[in-house]
Amino acid sequence: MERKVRVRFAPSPTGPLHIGGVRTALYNYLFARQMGGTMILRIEDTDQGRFVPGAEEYIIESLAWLGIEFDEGVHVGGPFAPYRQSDRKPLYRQYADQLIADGWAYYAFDTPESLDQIRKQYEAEKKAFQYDVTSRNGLRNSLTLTKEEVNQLLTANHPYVIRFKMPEDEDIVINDLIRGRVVVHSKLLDDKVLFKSDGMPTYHLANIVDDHLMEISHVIRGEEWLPSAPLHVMLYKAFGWEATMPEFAHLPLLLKPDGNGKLSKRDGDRLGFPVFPTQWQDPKTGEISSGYRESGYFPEAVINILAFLGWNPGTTQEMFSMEELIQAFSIDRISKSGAKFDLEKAKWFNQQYLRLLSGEELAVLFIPVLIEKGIKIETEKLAIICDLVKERLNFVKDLWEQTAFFFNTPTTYDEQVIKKRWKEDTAEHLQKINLLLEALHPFGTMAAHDKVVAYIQDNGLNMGQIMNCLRLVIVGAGTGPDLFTIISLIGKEEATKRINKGVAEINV
RNA sequence: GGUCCGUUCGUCUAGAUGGCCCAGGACGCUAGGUUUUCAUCCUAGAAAUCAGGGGUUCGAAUCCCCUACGGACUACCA
Repeated sequence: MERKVRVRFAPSPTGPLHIGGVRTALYNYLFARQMGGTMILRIEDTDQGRFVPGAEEYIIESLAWLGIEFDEGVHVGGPFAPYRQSDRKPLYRQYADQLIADGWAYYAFDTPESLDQIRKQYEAEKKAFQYDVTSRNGLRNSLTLTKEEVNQLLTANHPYVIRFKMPEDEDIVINDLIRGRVVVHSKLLDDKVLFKSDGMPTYHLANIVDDHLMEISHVIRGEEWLPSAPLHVMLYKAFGWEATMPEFAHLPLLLKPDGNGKLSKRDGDRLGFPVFPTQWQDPKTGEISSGYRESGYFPEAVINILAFLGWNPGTTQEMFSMEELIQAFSIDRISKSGAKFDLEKAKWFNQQYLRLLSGEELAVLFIPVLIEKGIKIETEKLAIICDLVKERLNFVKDLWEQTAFFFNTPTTYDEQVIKKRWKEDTAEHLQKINLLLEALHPFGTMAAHDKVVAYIQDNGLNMGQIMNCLRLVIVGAGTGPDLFTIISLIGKEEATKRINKGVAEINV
């Protein structure tokens, strides 16, 4: 059955969204856009205990920064509003009741304490306890209690949960778009809680009810959900919604760059790279976790990096704009195995995007930094400088390090260069060259170049004997872009001043 | 412990219907060239006995089986 593509990204607001979640959102988005479908943001906040203030706003803002847009959702509304599960609370109970009425679910009165007790007992015997077909007949629930006892407990407001009654003998089949056919036998599954004693549904119930009500066509989510997919399939069956059950696609996990295991929030600061799209401050502890935005990544680069972690176009093209990704994306080119994040490749991607910018565009990004440092400069000149150093940076924030000598006279000189290049007669040569530069009129890149080169030739010297030291007094270091361009940009006065200063300070 | 998923260079990966793969690309790395220097750029190179072992076949990274290893899940969390 062909139907309208409607996908959802459904995070729980328990903290900042990490890049694994961002990638899930991205794939949903690419798929929706390619199919001309609808992208929905639903907030799954059925666990009030884990709610973190600011997390929902964070999710919305960080995805907006990346250019992942929603057609419906908490922040934009839509025909299936509300899109926050806590706001949909009154809706879920009737579905749980329906399941009980149809024999697909039952009341369970066991207290968390008593279940903990049983779990510990099993553990002592090296067994694992499961609330399932084999154990439910020995527990306190509406399957073992009489109708009268159940009614009594209910009217007395005794706390209870509603559990799914997993069939005893049934092969449950999940046709995953990425993994193919996965079969799990029902007797191995437990009777999951669908409705909690606090009156809220669990993820499992709310998720299926909402996906159905919101007419979701494809569920694209992380692999960690694969084990509970059989339950979800059974729920669709129990509700009689099989005909409109969404297709499933379980994405491979994003792994820690070192060792093994799922990438976690802690890994970022431990390994020195961001795991969050934008910076996040924990409202409780005040602890700050770094973000891609604050680390200097372009949103386009982050999208490109994430798109390639678990998917590839099958061609050698690596640079993809969002539009190109929408064109090229396909679920059957998603890989099955987990991907480790590679910081070096991430930097490379950012560098590629940075090179796409012109000097003018870089200057605009650089100006705020200069203003903060109290430096004033015409935009035209700054654009030339930016263009000059463009190829030496990975990030916009590297600009200062690469250009500081344009704005500040050097105060230190690289010892290594002095040791290697500074000779007996260097000072004398530089002073003579300085005189020539001072007399130069008009002053410019080519003029300075010709003058210095002529001096070197006239005195039977070679370039290396002069250039490195001249650079040292001008820049303070042995590296950098074309020296005559630098000299021309800082101007005659500053250049000659620097030569005098350098000669004086280095010779002492 | 149980269930499920996975396994090609250090990393991301290419590899429809088995032969063009003694495995290709990218990042990183190494060397050389270019440059006054560094970066860029160019060229070259090292790097996977396709997890291991058995089959099937004239022929397997590609099909089948077993084993190992890794991971996810196993809450009144999502």
